[in-house]
Amino acid sequence: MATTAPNESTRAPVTRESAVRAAVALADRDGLDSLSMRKLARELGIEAMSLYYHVTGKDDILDGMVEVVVAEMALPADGANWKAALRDGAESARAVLGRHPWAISLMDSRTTRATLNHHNAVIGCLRNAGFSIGLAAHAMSLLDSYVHGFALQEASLPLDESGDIGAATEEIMGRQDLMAEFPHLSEMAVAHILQPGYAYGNEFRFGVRVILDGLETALAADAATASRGRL
Amino acid sequence: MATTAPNESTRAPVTRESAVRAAVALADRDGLDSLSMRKLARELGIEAMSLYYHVTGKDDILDGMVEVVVAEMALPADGANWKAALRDGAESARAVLGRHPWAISLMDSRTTRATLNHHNAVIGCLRNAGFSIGLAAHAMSLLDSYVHGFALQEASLPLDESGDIGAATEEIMGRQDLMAEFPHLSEMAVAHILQPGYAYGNEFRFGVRVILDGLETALAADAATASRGRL
DNA sequence: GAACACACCTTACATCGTATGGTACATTCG
DNA sequence: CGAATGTACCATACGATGTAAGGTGTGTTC
Repeated sequence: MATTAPNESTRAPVTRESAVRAAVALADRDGLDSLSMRKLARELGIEAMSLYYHVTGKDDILDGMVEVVVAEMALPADGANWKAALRDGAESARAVLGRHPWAISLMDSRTTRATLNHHNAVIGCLRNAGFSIGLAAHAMSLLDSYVHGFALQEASLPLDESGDIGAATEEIMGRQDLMAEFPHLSEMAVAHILQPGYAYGNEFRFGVRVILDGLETALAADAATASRGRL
Repeated sequence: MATTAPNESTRAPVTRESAVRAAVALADRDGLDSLSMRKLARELGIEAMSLYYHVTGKDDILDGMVEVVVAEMALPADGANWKAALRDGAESARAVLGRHPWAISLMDSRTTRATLNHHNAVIGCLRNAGFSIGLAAHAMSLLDSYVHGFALQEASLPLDESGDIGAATEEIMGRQDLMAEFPHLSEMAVAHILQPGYAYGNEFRFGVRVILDGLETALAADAATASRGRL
């Protein structure tokens, strides 16, 4: 790894891109809150203010980080099977956001070329599959909201390093007062979440399937309405 | 309005609750980023450090803010019609998060009694409707992820004060380079989003309907499987 | 009238983003 | 060849932030 500051006399000049990549690595490791211009500079082997030679400010770095993350997401493949394409795209997005949890809220609050490109591709996939403009808007909103929302929930789960949710749930459920106050939650914890083999990530496949099946139904209904209108 | 600092000689003592309520109001007005202990104290007519007599720190205030917001959300009514109950609950949650956009990411990163209570009620509603534990877990994850994700997207849309998205879209679409680079997006903007009467909030109803219909299908399939197993 | 709790304050520190104004070295140009 | 220009960096400083440490004054209670 060459991410830590090498000998300063031989170091290649910092660029906007290397700064952004270092910032992503830092946020991945320590979280977005502890990403500061000073720490980032130290990581790059320079002083904080030297960063301002390469970027216009911290916002510029955050924008760059979003671009990096969105670029990691696979665009929906175009082809006959729109459901498979969107499913794979959703899985890819979720995996990427799982690797970069800090990016979730960042993504939605910044408009970058990468994001526009991604949206464009999704709309293209839907339009090719026969979705009307309005239905495509509905579909993209639904799917994106779900993916981002799931990533948000998943990111803030108290998972231990093995992705296991059990420890934290056990801790909560160890409190008898809470068990009594929230019986349904307790039942779900002991009878389902604490069972061996449970992983919250698996809920995602169910959600995507329900949504895509629902969209397929809506598409068929829309087509029927449209063809009736044509008679 | 009595939120600004009144005459200090007659002011009622600050409490944890009044501090939290003032913090919510401040975050609603100026955003979460500009909520600082000093500004909050000024709003309350005291000095920053005096807040520490009532709360243990800023985290304590953030926890309190989440409780306030979650408490504003209607719990799903129990009764025969689980779909209507969950739909109304979802609409309520979305409306609340629309009023307090800063709460979205805060909610998912903190475990409060109010949140546990809400989850418990949703599970109860599903279980009463005949959902198995596993299917209820699926359903709650799906619905919650969607609602939070939608709120997140809606919160970060560049809406003007009338809730209109047109201005920002027009600004982007005014750039010919982007129009050419993202044709599907452009088409959606000019042919759909910029049309009079379009409001992004309306996408929510569609999403909730698709999800609830999908859950109903899954419930029926689950019941069929279970009864086959009983034969 | 002494002890005490309550509600507040002052000062101070490390850390944050960044405005301002340098410095050392490389390349280009007259 | 010397001067000008541009590149990549640095030092200092300012006003914010959260909060630790240690007062101050005004009740209320024995």
